[in-house]
Amino acid sequence: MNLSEALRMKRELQLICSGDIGSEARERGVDLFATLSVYNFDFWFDGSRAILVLSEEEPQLAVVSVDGEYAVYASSRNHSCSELEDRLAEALGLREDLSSFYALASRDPLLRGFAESLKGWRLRSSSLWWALVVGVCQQNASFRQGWLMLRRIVLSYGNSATIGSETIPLPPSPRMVLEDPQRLSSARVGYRASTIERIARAIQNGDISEELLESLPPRDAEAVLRRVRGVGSYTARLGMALGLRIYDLPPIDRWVRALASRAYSVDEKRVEDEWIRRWGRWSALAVIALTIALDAEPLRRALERVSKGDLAPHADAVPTPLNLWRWRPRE
DNA sequence: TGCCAGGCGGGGT
DNA sequence: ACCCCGCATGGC
Repeated sequence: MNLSEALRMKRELQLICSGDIGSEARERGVDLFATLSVYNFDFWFDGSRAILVLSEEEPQLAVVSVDGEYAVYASSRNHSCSELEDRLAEALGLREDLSSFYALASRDPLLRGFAESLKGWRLRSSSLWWALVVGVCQQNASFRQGWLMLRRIVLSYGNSATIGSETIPLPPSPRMVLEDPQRLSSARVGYRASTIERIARAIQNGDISEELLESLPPRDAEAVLRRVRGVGSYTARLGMALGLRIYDLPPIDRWVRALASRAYSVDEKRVEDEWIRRWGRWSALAVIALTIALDAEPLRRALERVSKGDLAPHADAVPTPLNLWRWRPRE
C-alpha cells in the first residue's frame, strides 16, 4: 500500500475488546483526567474522552474516558485483546509506581507546587518514532511553535482511521514520511525536516528500534540515537522518556538549565550533575513535570514565577501543557 | 525591523 | 574543554 492509497482508505477499525480501568486507576492513585489531558491535542481529547495511538503504521487505537471505560481498536480482528490491553496500560503508565517521584517532588523548590496539584498525573507514552519527532520540533523553537509544527505534521499527512462515523487523525508512520518527505515542508518544520527524515530512515532500516534501546544501558541508548544527524542529547533523552519511559537521563535545555541553576543555586555548568543527584531514576520525568508546573512559559516569566513561588500550573491559561487540548489555532 | 526561542553540528581556540 | 555561528520558521 502506498501513501495515496493509505490516505484514501481512511481505514475502518474493528473493535477488539472493551472494559473498565476506573477502579484500578483509583486503587493506584491515578488521576485519569490529568493523565489524558496533559500535553494532548484537541483532536485526541475533548474533555471527557481521549484517543491513544498505539500504532501508527497499522492503526491501533484506544479510546479511554476520564472515568475509565475503554475500548481498543485495530484494523483487523487478528489481534489479541490482552496484548492491546497491555499496550494501553503501558501507554497510560497505569502500573508505574511514582510514589518515590512524588515524595521527592513534594520537598523540591521547583516541583512542590506540581506535587500538590497533580499528584495523580502519569506520563502518557507514545511510539519512539513520534517521541523523537516531538523532540525535534522543540529544537530551537518556542513551546507554542513546536506544538504548531506537530499539529501540522499530523494534519498534513492525513493519515487517519475511522471508528463508525468518526474520523481520527493519526501521525504519519516513518514509511509515510519517507514516501512523501515534501509534506514536512508544508508543515513548516524548517531545517528540522531533514532530521525527521533521517529518523524515519533509521527506524525503517532497523538502526533504531524500541527493543534495541530497551536492551541497552541508558547512556548507550542515547549514543545510538545520537548517531542520527540532528539528534543531540536533548532530543535523544526526551525521546527515551516519552517513547520508552526511560527517565535516567534528563533532557536539559537552556530553559531547564537556567531554572535549575537559580533554584538549586548551582552554576549552569553543573546543573546536569545536580539534577541527576537529586532526581536519580526520575530525572527526565522531573524535567517534563517542570514544564507542566510552569506552563512552559518563556524563560523570563518562568524565572519570575520561581522567585514568587508560583509553582503550580495555571488552570485557565491557553495554550499550556495542561490546556493544550483546549487550544484551536486558526489555519 | 530585527531578535530570539525548551538544539544541533561544525568550525574555531 | 570550551566558544561561536548559522540555521527555517513564527511571534513580538
